[in-house]
This record gives sequence, structure tokens and C-alpha cells, in this order.
Amino acid sequence: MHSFTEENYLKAIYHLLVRRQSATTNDIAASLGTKAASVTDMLKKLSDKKLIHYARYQGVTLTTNGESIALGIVRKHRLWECFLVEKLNFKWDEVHDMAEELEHISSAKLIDRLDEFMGCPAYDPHGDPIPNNKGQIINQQLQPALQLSKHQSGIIAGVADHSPAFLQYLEKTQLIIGETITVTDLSDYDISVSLKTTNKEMNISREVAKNILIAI
Amino acid sequence: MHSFTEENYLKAIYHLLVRRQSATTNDIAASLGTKAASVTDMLKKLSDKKLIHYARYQGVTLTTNGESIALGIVRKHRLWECFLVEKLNFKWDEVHDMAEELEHISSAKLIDRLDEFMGCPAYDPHGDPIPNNKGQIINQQLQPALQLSKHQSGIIAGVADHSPAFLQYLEKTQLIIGETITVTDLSDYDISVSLKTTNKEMNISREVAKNILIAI
DNA sequence: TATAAAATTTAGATTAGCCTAAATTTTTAA
DNA sequence: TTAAAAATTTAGGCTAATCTAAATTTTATA
Ligand SMILES: [Mn+2]
Ligand SMILES: [Mn+2]
Ligand SMILES: [Mn+2]
Ligand SMILES: [Mn+2]
Repeated sequence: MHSFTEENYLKAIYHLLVRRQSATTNDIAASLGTKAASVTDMLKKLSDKKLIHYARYQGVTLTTNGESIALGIVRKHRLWECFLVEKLNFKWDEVHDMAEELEHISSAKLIDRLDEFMGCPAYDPHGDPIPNNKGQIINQQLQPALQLSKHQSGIIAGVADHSPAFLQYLEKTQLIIGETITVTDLSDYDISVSLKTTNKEMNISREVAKNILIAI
Repeated sequence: MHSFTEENYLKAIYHLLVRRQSATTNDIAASLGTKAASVTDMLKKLSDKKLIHYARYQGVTLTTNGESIALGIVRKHRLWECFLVEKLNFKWDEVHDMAEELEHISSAKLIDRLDEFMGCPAYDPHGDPIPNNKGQIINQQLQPALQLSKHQSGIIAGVADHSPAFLQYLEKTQLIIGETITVTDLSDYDISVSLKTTNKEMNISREVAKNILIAI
């Protein structure tokens, strides 16, 4: 149907629009590891195919069609991650690269069967919502743990940084999806946040607190 | 590591060598749906990479390295077929095209985990042996049902035709892997073979009998 | 064993996706 | 409000994989 490359562009544009409200040539190039000139070439092609709205120098948005393809890729990526973690016992920091390949397996029937096999999960191992087979997706309202005030509690529901290093750190410190945390101290001059979980108390950096997402 | 295209060439060459003891330019072109000129180009490239032994006009064989890559692809293809049939409830005639895509997923760790998850099966849904992670494969000695003599029994262990149409016919008539059949009549002038299974008696054409493989 | 037929290779092009360098447009800030 | 900086596009090229048409080699057969 569409090439892997086209699918990757549409997905990158989708993520940029979700996360930053805009998708520029340089942003797309950075997220795909290509050069801006290559992106411009592809934007013309995607525009010709009516998958994006594109006006020179103005950045892009997805057409209805383009967005539904992007959501299909995101759905596959996240469902395969569920499979890898829950059935094949991979850790949540190990699955992304495999899912980057698996998301391009074309069969819609396969992915719907996988969805069923996994029990139609709503979220992937990183807390990201899984679009259903009509492309509908739950829009989670999450906030960085850093924004919690002193004595406030919340449940960890996602991460803003998906890097293996960060995920491994969270795993090691038991700051995992579903865990309830309570802020015990917030310091202005120091750069750390003190908190307690069900089992223990700990101190995390502002950087970490910024990347842990709490359900509101 | 290697492109999908290179992997497909190596797999095609492997299958031709197994099934016909030789792999010629035209045969490879036919099995990949490309033209002979394209095959010649790729043979040069695979030869430069020391994956095949190639001498102009003489056909090709696989190097140790080339064969081990081919066996890796075959392993992935067959394990994914097992998964699709046993876990996602696909029929044996539906899985081939999906496996053609899944066989190129690169992670060795993924395929070894999948192997484990499936219980390290020795055969795929069509009775074809699955190479282990060292590339070792069981060399089954099978014979076409057509070669059974009158009153002789045997167990269906494979198929020589993997087309959905043939597989559906076998499924419908319950001539499936593991079924014991006994030849009740063989006619010289008529083109059919009469046989009985555990449940019923039936009559199949020579063409069908040729493509049902019996364990010896 | 000499042709004819078949198989294979070479020559020359095309397409998708990528690149660098140069030109153009937009944005920033003096 | 204009010059510098940043972003983007254009121009020109490269590689992998493909093709058609023509040339070459092998094989079959008269
Ligand atoms: Mn991921
Ligand atoms: Mn994820
Ligand atoms: Mn198959
Ligand atoms: Mn099979």
C-alpha cells in the first residue's frame, strides 16, 4: 500500500503534531534522522498523494486520510509492544526497536487478531494509549510529576522520555506505570523532588520528575 | 544487516536447491517474480558479498554463510506461521503472505523468544521442518501419497503444494497433517486414488495424491 | 557437428529515497 | 525597518533494485 518510508514520515508528523502542535521540515528531519532536503522531497510526494496539507515554507498537517494511516501505524507499534512485553517477556526498555519494524507488517486482520489475543489493551507498556481499529484513541490528560504540589498524590501513567536509559532507571527505582506516588518535599533551591511510593521513600531529580507523567 | 531483497534471493535460492538440486537464473526470476536480467545483477552482488558461489552461465549455490542466512529466514517464516495458526487462530492456508513479511523482522532475540513461547515446535503448520537457532534442520524423508501401494498405510506429514486452494481442499476433506490414510484402491486407467482415513472413505485425484506427502 | 533454440548476461534507462551545496524565503533582532 | 540568522527549498547527483532490448553463451537437435 504505502512504503515503509512513507509510513515513517506520516507517523513522525503525527507525533510532532501531538507533542508540539506543529511539524516543520527540520523537526521531521531530526526525528527521522534524515536531512531537510530529503524531507522536502517527501513532503511533495505525500502532498501529491493527499496525505498531508503542505504549503512551501509553512510546515505541514495531516489530512484525514494521512492521520488515519498514522494512527494505524501507532496502533500496530503499541500492540506489538504489548505482545513483546506480556507474551515474550521483554522489558519495557527493550521493545521499541522491534516494534519499529513490526509496525510495518501490513495485514489489518493480523493486527486485529493480535489485539484480541492481547485482550484489547487500552495502553501500551509505556502508558501510551492504543488506537482502536477505527483509529479512535483515548486522549489522556497527564501532567509531569514535577507539577505535583507538596503532599499531593498521583498515579504514574506514562513517560515523556522513552529512552532505554530512562526506562531502566525507572524500573530499577520501581517508579513504574500504576504506582502511586506522593510528593513529600519540593525544594526551590535544590534540584530534587522527594516522594514516597507504597514501599519506599526516595529523591529524584527535576529532570526525572519532568519525564514521569501522572494521571490527573 | 541485509536488505529484504537480498534475503528473498537467498531464500529462493535455498528452496530451489532443496527442491530441485539446482538454482538457475530463470528459476530464481520465476520464483521471485522478477526478470532474468535483474537476477543476474543481484547474483553479482551476492557473489561479491560471498553469500553465493557464482560463475557466469553456470547457476549458483549458497556459501556456508549464505545458507545460514537463508536458514535463518526459513526459521523465522515457519515459526511465525506457527504463531499465526496456534495463537491467532488463522487457518493454514491464510498465513503464508503474512509470514513473508514477518520473516524479515531482524531481531534474533525476538525469534528465539517466539520459539520458546511456541514450545520449540519441530514443524510448521504445513509439516515443514523448522531450523533451530543454529540453523540445523531435520531432513524429513517424505513420499507422495501417490507412491503408496494398495492396502498400504501412512501418516500425512506434509504438502508439496502450498497454495491456499490446495490447502483449503485438504482441510475440507480432512486430509490434514497427522491423519493416517490407507490406500484402498489404485487404478491404472482411471486417474484417481481411493483411500480411507479414520473417519471416512474417499477418492482423490492423482494430482492431489501427488501433492500429499507421507512420512516414511 | 553445425545450427537453431534457450538461457544468460550486458547495455542503457527508470524510480524511490537519500545526499551536499547553493539559492530562496521567513524570522529574529539590532 | 532592515540586516543577519535560521529555515526551507531547489539543483544536481548517488545507490539499490528494477526493467527492456540487444548481445553472448550454452544446450539441444537435425
Ligand atoms: Mn515504542
Ligand atoms: Mn510504547
Ligand atoms: Mn509459508
Ligand atoms: Mn509453511
